[in-house]
Amino acid sequence: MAHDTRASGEALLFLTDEQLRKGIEAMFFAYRGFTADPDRILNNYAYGRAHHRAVHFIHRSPGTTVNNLLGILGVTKQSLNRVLRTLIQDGLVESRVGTRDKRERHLFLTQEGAALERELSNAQRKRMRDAYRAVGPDAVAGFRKVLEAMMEPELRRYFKALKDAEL
Amino acid sequence: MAHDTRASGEALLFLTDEQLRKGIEAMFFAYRGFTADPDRILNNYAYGRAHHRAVHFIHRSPGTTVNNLLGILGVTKQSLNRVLRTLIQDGLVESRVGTRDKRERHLFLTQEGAALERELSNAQRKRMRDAYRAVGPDAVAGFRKVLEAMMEPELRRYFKALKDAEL
DNA sequence: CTTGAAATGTCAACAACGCTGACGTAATGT
DNA sequence: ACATTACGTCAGCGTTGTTGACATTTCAAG
Repeated sequence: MAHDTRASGEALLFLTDEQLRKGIEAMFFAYRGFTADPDRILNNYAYGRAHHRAVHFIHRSPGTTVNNLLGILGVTKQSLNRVLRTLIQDGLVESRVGTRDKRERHLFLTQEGAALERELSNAQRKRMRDAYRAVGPDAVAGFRKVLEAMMEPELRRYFKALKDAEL
Repeated sequence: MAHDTRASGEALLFLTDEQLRKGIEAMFFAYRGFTADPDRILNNYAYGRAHHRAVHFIHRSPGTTVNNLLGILGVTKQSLNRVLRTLIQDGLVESRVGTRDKRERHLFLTQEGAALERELSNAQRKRMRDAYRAVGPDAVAGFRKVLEAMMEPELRRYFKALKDAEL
């Protein structure tokens, strides 16, 4: 579009090693901000980031199975199970035996689990909202494009398949 | 709600809770891609992400002090020292006593350390470059704006103070 | 010059959260 | 009948974060 008029000169300055390195550092620092608020909250509950992720995706896809969650989170079942076990014992997550396939366990948030999810995502959304508001919709569109392009292809496919309506 | 997400027409559609949640998930998945390549490389060296971060910022600011690094990385000195010790023992990092202030230790990469840094950052830059190329400079500009807005104010100030020339 | 603070290093103990490997059970599919 | 799938669990280990305590060297200020 606008940038291919200037052929190979200044138009590619955003691809210099220096700019790429700044982008890498921006990701590093931004991710720290991204997790800062939930981390603070989780400290009050003796939970960690892994619990947050599990709660988030169970909220996002109620009734999801353990295997689904394993694929999304990209951890081993032993690692996920450790987290899931505490969440179930503490009454934040309910595990129901599947009806169609009784080997599967379908995961749901209890009221208590949903309350924690709300507390965490409210904090995280607030930071995201403030950032979005500060930069405007065009910048946000670019932000989303770059993030999608950075994902591993398999996760990108999963991500794009998520309908906004499912939220 | 405090934030009526469907308030004033389409102009604010990018601030809906659904869009914010998608942004959160995009950050999560993208960060996985962001670290995937270095993680694979580090496995061959018996080093981890913490080593990568230390090596990166020592390369970025040769002669930086331990205290500086502590502030940038946001970990305890015990945590950083464990990493630094192995890097020094393995001959990747050199620690020189300060001349002006002899309490300080100035950190430098050795040739071997610089080689590892290059291997890691080449891989990480390649992913970033491919993503940048796929979306174009306007999207990249937006990406950077949102990331900066998401940082903790202190780190944002540090980040913006870094001149591109220092790279 | 003494004294307090700063910069660093280190020891010990612990927690969160990844991993591998192995084993067991129940349910499903062929 | 038999292999496979989905799940749970035990045991052990590695990285990386934490707190708390303590020692050393150096600097800076009274």
